[in-house]
Amino acid sequence: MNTQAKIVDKALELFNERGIEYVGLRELAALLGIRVSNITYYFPTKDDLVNHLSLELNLLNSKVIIENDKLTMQSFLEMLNSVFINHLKFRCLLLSFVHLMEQNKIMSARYQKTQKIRNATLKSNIEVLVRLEYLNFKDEDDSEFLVSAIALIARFWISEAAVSFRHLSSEEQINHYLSMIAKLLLPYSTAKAKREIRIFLRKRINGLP
Amino acid sequence: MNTQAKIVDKALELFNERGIEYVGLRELAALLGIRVSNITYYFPTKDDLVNHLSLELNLLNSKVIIENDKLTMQSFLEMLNSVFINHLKFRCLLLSFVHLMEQNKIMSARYQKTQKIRNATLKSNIEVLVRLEYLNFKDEDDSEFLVSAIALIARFWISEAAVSFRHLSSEEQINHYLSMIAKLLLPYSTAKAKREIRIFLRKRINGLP
DNA sequence: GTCTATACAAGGATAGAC
DNA sequence: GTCTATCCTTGTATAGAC
Repeated sequence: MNTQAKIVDKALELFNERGIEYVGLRELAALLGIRVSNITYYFPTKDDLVNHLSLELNLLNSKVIIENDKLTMQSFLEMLNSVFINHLKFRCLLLSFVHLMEQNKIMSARYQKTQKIRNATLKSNIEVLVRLEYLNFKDEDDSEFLVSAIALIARFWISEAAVSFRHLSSEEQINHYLSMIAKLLLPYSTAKAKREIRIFLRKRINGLP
Repeated sequence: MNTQAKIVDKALELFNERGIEYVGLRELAALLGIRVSNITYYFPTKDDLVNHLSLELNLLNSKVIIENDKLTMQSFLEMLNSVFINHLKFRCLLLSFVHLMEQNKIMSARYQKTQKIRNATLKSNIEVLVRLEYLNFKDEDDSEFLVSAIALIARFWISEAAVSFRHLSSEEQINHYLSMIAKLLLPYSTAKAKREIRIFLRKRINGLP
């Protein structure tokens, strides 16, 4: 493993444990047996290092896409589960999310772009679930509401878990927020969607395989 | 106005503008025409200053309580509106929320205590709304779901607004998240609750007085 | 009780030698 | 590619003036 990869690995480990802002470059360098300026050779600023991690998360998340013809209520929830697992791997980024967006111009610009695509994808998924008779809406803004609410939960679940559910395991935390999304969908669900959701919830909450 | 009050006022102003972490004590002192060590006389550490602000927000929010006998769907939403307005006044605290909880032991301990009470109050409000036939539940965990979801929105709306809705005015931001909570309640609402919610939403969205 | 001057450690960033 | 040396800024601690 080359120096750059070592830096990225160790940085992610430390950042996840204690928070990006609270890990110094000197400590990171010491643990790697290299000098601080060796880090700044590969990553001129700390933001560049964080930026690199952010790109890795983006790459990981962009792989989690279901084709519309394979979409079911269950596969939709499983997709969210995969995204949540990626969030866990890069939890430091989500915990410092707001400040990173305000300080790091590059990350902020990329995020705005990515987010547009993600929201559009989410919206399209919801629409397909309507067409496949998993969901049905009475108001026309129901769809928009669901997209907004799911996006909010997906973006901040890890922050709330860090302050309110630290005593729970990662798996229990994910289950809690996936269940929240499932409950959110329930009032708009058809009978067959309700069945899939209830199976999903039972598996999650009772911890069945 | 005495020195301590001046410090608190100016600090809140700067913190809200640029973030707690990005305002130095030297800059704060310079703008006040005093020396850094004069700030540390009143607030030995920066955390103590932040802590003071947090107490002010707590005090403000603790005043926003409705007696159970005056609870209606509308007054419930108006109460959330008041809380959101308080959040705006101390937005710096909510934006740095997660890190403050991890670093500042005193704030963290107080928050855990306060949050227990707030969640209990919210839960009791929901229960009263059920008794007054504003809400009715099919599942027994519907109530818990609503409490969790509303708490999540209330805690992180200002963070999401900062990254996703910066172009909107504060009022529009509040309306967006209040509408989200209203939409959340809609599926569990009785006819009379639906009426009040629709009136509330119309006022909010169309900007009527 | 109020305010100031000064020192110190730790943070990120940078220039230049090898 | 890696290192040393250095710079500037940050929060904090302390001694002391009035």
